[in-house]
Amino acid sequence: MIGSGIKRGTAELAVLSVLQDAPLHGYELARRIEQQTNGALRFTLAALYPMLYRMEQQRWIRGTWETSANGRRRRCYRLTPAGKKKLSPLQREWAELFRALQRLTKVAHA
Amino acid sequence: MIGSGIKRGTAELAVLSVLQDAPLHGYELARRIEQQTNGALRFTLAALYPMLYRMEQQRWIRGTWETSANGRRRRCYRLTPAGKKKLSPLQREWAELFRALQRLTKVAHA
DNA sequence: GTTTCATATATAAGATTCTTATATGTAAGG
DNA sequence: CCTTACATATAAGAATCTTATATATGAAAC
Repeated sequence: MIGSGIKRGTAELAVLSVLQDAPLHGYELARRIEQQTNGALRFTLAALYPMLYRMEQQRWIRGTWETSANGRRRRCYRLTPAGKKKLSPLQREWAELFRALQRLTKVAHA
Repeated sequence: MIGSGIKRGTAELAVLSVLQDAPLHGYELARRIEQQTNGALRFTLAALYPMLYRMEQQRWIRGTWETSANGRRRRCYRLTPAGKKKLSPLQREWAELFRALQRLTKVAHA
């Protein structure tokens, strides 16, 4: 059955998905999520940073401090093997949730 | 853009969808949601009742006390016109969220 | 030069929501 | 009687989200 966390877990799927591609820091992560969804999905940074902490504690991502060319320090997150492994079941869970909701509205319509 | 409430609003869509069909009381609502999604979606009653309160305060549903044939009192909820009107945009929002998440994982895959 | 915007991370306070556990009570079946 | 199904409700604590704020650099504009 669909985990209860799923109701809140939009961000996790989004973050893991985007990190599949390349390691990124928080600010850029937020921007990419917004861009790649045409603005449909948007996370405030105040919500995003604590999320990244949580995901790091769960070992899905790992952050390292880096200094960019322009001298700014930033925390660069990359997917861990565990995070990679988490991704496909998460995707499946979301798909299942969506199908369940569709079924509900359809059954009700009928 | 997708409202932030959407991340939590699974229940709302589910409840409104099921109530489209017929007025129902909480306990039965929970059962139908579970049945109609083949167990994929399940809400505990302790989570459901406060939700129904909230939805009633928002005027999406209206509850009336009824006494069933077997003498049990129960609160029967039915969709209000406002709730009906809320339903299709909510569905659209969810579809958009899903498309956005799919886009994210696909873009990342490419 | 100084104001402003984009970059970048972080935390606090308050509100909301979720989970787990518990309370209450009826009815039916064994 | 005892258990299962029905039916609603609340409390306590955990988790989460929102809004606001703090800090600091680099670049561009004026």
